[in-house]
Amino acid sequence: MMINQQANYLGSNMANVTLEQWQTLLSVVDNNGYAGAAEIMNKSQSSISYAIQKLEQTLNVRMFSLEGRRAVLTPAGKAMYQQAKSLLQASQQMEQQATQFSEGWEPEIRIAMDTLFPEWLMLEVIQRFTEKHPLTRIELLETVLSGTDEALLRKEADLVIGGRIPPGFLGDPLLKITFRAMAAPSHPLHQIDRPLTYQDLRLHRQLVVKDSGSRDIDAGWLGAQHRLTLSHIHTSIAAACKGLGYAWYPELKIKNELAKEKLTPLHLEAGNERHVYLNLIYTDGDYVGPATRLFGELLTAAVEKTNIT
Amino acid sequence: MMINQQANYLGSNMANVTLEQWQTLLSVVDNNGYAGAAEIMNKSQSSISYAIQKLEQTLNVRMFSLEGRRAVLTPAGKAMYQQAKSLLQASQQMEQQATQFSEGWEPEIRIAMDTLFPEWLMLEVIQRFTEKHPLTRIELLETVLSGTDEALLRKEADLVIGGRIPPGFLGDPLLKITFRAMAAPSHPLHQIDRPLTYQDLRLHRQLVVKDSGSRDIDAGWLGAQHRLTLSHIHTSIAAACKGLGYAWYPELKIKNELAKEKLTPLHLEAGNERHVYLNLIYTDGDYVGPATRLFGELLTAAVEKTNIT
DNA sequence: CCATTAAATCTAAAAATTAGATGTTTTATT
DNA sequence: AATAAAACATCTAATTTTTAGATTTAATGG
Repeated sequence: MMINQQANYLGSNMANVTLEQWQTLLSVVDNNGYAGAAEIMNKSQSSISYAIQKLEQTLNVRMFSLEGRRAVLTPAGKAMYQQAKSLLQASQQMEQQATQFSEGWEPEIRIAMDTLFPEWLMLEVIQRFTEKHPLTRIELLETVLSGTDEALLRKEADLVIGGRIPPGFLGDPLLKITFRAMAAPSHPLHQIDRPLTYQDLRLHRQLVVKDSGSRDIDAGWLGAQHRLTLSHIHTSIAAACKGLGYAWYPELKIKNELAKEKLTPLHLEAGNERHVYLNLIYTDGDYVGPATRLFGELLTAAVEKTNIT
Repeated sequence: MMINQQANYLGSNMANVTLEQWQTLLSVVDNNGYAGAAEIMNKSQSSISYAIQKLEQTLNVRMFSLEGRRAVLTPAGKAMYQQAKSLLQASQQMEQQATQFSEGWEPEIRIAMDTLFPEWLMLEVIQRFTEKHPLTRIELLETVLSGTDEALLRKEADLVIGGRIPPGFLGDPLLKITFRAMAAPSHPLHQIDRPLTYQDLRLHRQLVVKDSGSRDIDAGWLGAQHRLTLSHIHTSIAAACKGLGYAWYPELKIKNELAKEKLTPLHLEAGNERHVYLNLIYTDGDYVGPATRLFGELLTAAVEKTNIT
């Protein structure tokens, strides 16, 4: 015969007091006595009495003491009352969430976001979403162009923000990303007192982010004499702020640096701006879960609000 | 007939799923299936089956789906599993606390502390205490001499740290508070290149804390020409650091300022130090609750450790 | 194809909870 | 002081819920 070796955290560890007993404790307190609790809970007074007695016996703690003919909380009872309240709240929240599940709400939504998309905006949306739905988990995947396609094809995300819409998927235009050539104010290119030409740019070091969405922009700009290739846009921005070179940046991604004038746009003779369009793509076109849909709507709303201002 | 107007947060608000049902969900997951759960929970397999079915019906959410002949969590089930875990943990913690209550543990301890006692030390002790007993509430009352007596006599605190032991109470010596005359390094008194006399002190502004324990110290020091009376020792310390005057401070209360050399002790010809003894007094001498006693012991230990270093 | 494992279903039995009647103590009324 | 009313406790029988055990269904492995 084998002794059970399985994971086991039960035994004395098990819950002995039921939620209903805690609920009864609360009701008695909040409705001034057993009778009130009985009425509210649609039970007989004796049921209440029984429940409280059992609670007290199980825990070996007096919750109420009779002062005159009223039952009042003991100090221990007061402490338990407080906690029971939050325990019941938690239980209720769980059941609410379950209700949402039963209505098709997803337990988790997975979002793939091209790195071109401004993360501060994404974080804002996530915050707004979690305010309403704190229990719905969110997974955020930052992708580069190729990865964005993969996320779609392999269904690694429910919602994808990307530049390309692979065949067979439907996407809505979400955001026009405007690229501008930027450099630190101290950069030599900013000292030239006339509109710059591509020739001017060629004479200076360009910062390029490896394998990112900016790649297709670079395509036309192979001429820069020096290049510094960096792995992540944040590194690149830091480098540009230090004056290490100029780079084409999505305007919205460097909102902060623009505001603090750590980076300022270069004035070109022509072609000041280049654009990429990001789309919002639902992976599962035929049926989109309500959480995913809500997130998509919040995202769209947030983007529109930003475009106006 | 009267319609019930009483506070009522029940109805659809009530808990429908019992803790035991959540526990069953957990057990099934952690013991690879219904059979394992049944064994661990000392129930029949059909009981487990029944419990899960009822859970799923009540919430209208499938927790398990049969993959082959094994029950595996659905995504929603996974989410509920996580939450059930913490719900049960909370319930367990409550019951543990109840056990403590049943063993005489106090739901709350109230501590009155003379402001002379170094609060950083008190906070350290509170931290240590709450690590072990996070659910025991602590009320900390900062008192001045007269208030300390009141706290004792009116039983407003279970544990009192004060300089005086009122008749009828028993106290243990806890800590010798050493007062030193202090001033900012820039203060004129620090520029005098010889041991100072009381005459020297008299020529400068003394900072005095109103109605605090320092009062009996001041008794002998009425000679200071100028005085700045402040309501709280923190204000006084801030004032002293700015060079507004000198003051007698309990060494331990200004540990930080000494370390950062914002305040340095003045060298007196004689009477460099003055002392006050603080005592640890249990309000209810005959029966001290275990939480109060533990706190007292932690306090004593912490003080002793400090005295050594 | 058969033995085995895992879960679902059915039924009777056991356990827990409930209501209703009654008892006890305290407070309010006259 | 007597009486009524309010609030909780206790008792008992009825009801409801939960459980075990047997049986069934479905899937896996040899």
